[in-house]
Amino acid sequence: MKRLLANINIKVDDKIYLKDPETSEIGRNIIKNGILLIDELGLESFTFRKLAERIGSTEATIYRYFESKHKLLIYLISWYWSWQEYRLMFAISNIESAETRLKIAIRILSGEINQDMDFAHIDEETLQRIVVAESAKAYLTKGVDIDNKEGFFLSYKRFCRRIADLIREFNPDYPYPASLVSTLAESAHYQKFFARHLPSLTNIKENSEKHLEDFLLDLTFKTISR
Amino acid sequence: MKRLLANINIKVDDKIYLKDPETSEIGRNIIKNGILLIDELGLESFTFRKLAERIGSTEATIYRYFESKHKLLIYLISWYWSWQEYRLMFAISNIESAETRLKIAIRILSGEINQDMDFAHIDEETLQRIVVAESAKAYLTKGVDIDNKEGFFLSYKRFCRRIADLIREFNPDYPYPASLVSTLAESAHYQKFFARHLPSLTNIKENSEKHLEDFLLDLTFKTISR
DNA sequence: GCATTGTGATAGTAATACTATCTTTGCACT
DNA sequence: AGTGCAAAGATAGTATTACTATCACAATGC
Repeated sequence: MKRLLANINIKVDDKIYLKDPETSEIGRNIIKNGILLIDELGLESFTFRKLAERIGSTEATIYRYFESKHKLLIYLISWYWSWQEYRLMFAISNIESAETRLKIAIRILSGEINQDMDFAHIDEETLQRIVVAESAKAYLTKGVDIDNKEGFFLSYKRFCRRIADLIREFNPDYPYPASLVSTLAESAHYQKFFARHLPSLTNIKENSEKHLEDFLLDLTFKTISR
Repeated sequence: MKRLLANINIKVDDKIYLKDPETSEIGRNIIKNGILLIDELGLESFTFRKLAERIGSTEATIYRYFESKHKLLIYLISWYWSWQEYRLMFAISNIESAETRLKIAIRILSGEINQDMDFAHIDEETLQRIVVAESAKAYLTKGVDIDNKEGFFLSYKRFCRRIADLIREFNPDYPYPASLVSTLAESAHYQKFFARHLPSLTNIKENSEKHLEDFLLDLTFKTISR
């Protein structure tokens, strides 16, 4: 599968960057080390200056790829959801049963990562930690409406719509498919975060993904079954 | 009821502030206008300098009450959840049926605010908007563990535990009460935010709280009923 | 061989998140 | 009425941030 993916790369909307980081060594380095450094420092303490230092380049160069650190974050999240959508479509192709397809979707959504689908310069596991801890900051801003109009959240919306479609397929009468999906997606993040940092808010134990998946499966199927 | 509350005030843990803002006119002014200004500008653009200007005081004075804007945010969120807990305890007192009590809890959790329980200098509706839009930023930081150890999130945890208790009462066999509650609480915020800014991610329509409540009620009772 | 493009180096700016210090004001107690 | 003390005001200063601007250099493509 790695071989198959060698010819594929995730396309991110070109409004998000000034210069496509996939097209140069230094661009890929920005992405790769950007992920690692945001994970290490947290978004607040992360700066382009520090990143430049780390990759042996300069602030100015990074600004030629991304207008701001907000845009870099948008890029990473966008990449993540496009990747998740790709994994989803792959995993459910040729599966007949609507129930099975939905179950697979929930497994992906609950954060299971297998190594088969990785891309050279991106550490998907670290990226997922960033999405869990930082993605709320990408949309909980005064600029949401502008960013949304620019299409910055399309990949997340597309991923959610795909799963909402699976729910509708399973039970066309359930009245809240979109709300249920966004609840599942956000909950998956929060439960992971809580398990690690505020354990009294969850029953999920860290490093046992099975529990999170069970919780979400139980919630979903009890809610949508007829 | 207003009369009753005239003698009550919400106590916030004194580790959160340097000087209790409830004890002075200027302190209450910091809280009142802090809420309004954060709502107007968003946390990112909000500064103590701007707040000082607005209340006709100085930065230095505000720093004598709160160590940082992070702490002010923690204070506001903490106040909010203590207030919600108070409302909850009030609303379910003397109600026999576990089901009814849980239903009331979900109404409160879904964000319904009635005017009877307001406090002089705090605009609860605006505060709720802040909690919806900014509270994730209070814990999605590299400092969570320290803040948690200091007890900054106790009021949120206490509120969640109360509702988890109601769930356990209704169905002692449901294995994920804490996770369900935090999912409900976070979902209530996100669904509200999405309804306003990213409507394709939800089926809830803005300004119709009934829908959000229905969604959460449906989710909860289908999930926990035996 | 020349233009273009990408990158590096360096400097500068307004604003932020504080910290420090010194002065003034108001009230409480004698 | 005078003194003491705490709260608040006024002002200044610092390191850092999130950029923007400019100029020079080196590789590449035609």
